[in-house]
Amino acid sequence: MERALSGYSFEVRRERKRELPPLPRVAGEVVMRFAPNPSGPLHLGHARAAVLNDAYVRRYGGRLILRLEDTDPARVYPPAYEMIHEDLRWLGVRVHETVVQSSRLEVYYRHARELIEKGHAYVCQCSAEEFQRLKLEMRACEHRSRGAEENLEEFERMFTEYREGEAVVRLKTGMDLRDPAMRDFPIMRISEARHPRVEARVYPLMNFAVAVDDHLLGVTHVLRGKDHIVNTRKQAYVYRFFGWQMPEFIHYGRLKIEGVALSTSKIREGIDAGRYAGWDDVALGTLRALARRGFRSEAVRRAMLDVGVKQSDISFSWKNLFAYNREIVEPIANRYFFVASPVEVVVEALPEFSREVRLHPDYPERGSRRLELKPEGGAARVFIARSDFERLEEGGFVRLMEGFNIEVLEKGEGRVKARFHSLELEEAKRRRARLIHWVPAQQAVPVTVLKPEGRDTGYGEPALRRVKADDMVQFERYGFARIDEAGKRIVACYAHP
RNA sequence: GCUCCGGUAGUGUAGCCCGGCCAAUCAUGCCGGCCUUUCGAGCCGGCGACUCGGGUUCGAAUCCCGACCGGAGCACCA
Repeated sequence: MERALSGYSFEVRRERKRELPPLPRVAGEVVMRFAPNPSGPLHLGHARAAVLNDAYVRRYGGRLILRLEDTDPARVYPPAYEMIHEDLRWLGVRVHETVVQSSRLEVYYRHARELIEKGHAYVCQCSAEEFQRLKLEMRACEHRSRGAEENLEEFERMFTEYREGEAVVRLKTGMDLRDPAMRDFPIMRISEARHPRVEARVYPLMNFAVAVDDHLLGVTHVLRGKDHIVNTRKQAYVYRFFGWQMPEFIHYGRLKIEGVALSTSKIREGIDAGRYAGWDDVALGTLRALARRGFRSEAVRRAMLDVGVKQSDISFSWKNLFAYNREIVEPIANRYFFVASPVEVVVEALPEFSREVRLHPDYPERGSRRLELKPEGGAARVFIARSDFERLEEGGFVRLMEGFNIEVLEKGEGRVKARFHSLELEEAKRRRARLIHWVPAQQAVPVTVLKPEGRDTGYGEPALRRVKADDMVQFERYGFARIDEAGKRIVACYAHP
């Protein structure tokens, strides 16, 4: 009884400790949004925004809006619209509503006109360089003092006459503001790049579209990275000019992720150049690459949840993700032997050997695999991993796991001659012998393991012929991997130790 | 340079708003032990931190000031 109670309070405490800090000023329904740019599929960096927004929405019983921000036609990658949906489904993020900004251009035009009419915005024909100079000198250009009527006409000419770069709409925030970035920043521009979804040439800039949408869609809380802090201040001007109430903003710090490629534009270049096989190349930090390696979305979610919403910058801990994934995958992954960079060992004086070994040590009901050797001319051939070969010494004693003990007679370059010693594990333990995994040479299955750093090739045990694509396995003393291609040759994607 | 943030164990995180219950949480890592067979899985146990210096206070990880360190933004991208 006492034990049960203490166990219970421990669980409760654990749960509470894992919770995110509450959202500020919650009144009524919580509406949040996840707003990626459809320039490619989602990666680990997006996962944080998606998971955290989703977690808060679930916690408060609110709604999550997926907003595809495709107002820069040059950066749109058409397949991304669908890929983002797939990735979110995989992540278990519940989207209540999807909006695509390119379908809402009229909304932005209407609001831009309204600001122009009210004298809060004007069409500016300065070049970017010219304006930058004026901005730093805190001087207004000639266009700033134009009347609303004339500005409206100029605005219409942006749709017909002006070319890209010839005119923008600027918000009249003030040319004497302390922060140069705030001074009359642009809200609409012309882009002549072809948009895959709409025919248009005038597009809103992010800070305008975001503010208008967040307000119109009823967003109550915006959770995003702190690289948007300046944008929040810009967006505050839009809210002020319209007389709208601002949502609550929470900015989390940068998440440094090492070891995988994340930049969508660089990945795209890499794919085009043939350096990556595709968006799910195991060297990438895309969610589809992680899924291909056998990472479960629950592990990714948990890693993101405990990274949290702190504003200080942090580095992503792969080890933590590995540990979370291992917890999920360990019970389901059957065990097999795989030797990387194989080296042949000839074992002399071996009697016929055959043994049934469990597919998983903790679950006998899952069945077994057979390890067997038929000596030819009194000797049998097995493969061991190069890394184990290197630690072998002549006269040494090792145990082939789940098999038997051998003595090393001769160690040549890439070849070992050994002699069968005994069958019993106890003998190996008594001698503190190393236990190494191995593969019978006769029916060895060629295996390639794709890893972020490269690939390992070698042989797997015969039972591997029975695995199916998408199975999660543990190659003993090597690591967890997902079977990518099954059959006579196996391709696996490495997850983690 | 200007503007704005942040600094808790090896790593990530809780606590900081509303000072005491914090010789500081949880996870991971590391070390040790266990396991009819993973020096690389699993189980059990242990180790390990409030950046520094002042101040306020009976009392500070928590409030204030400074230093140091780190980061973000300063696009007709998002």
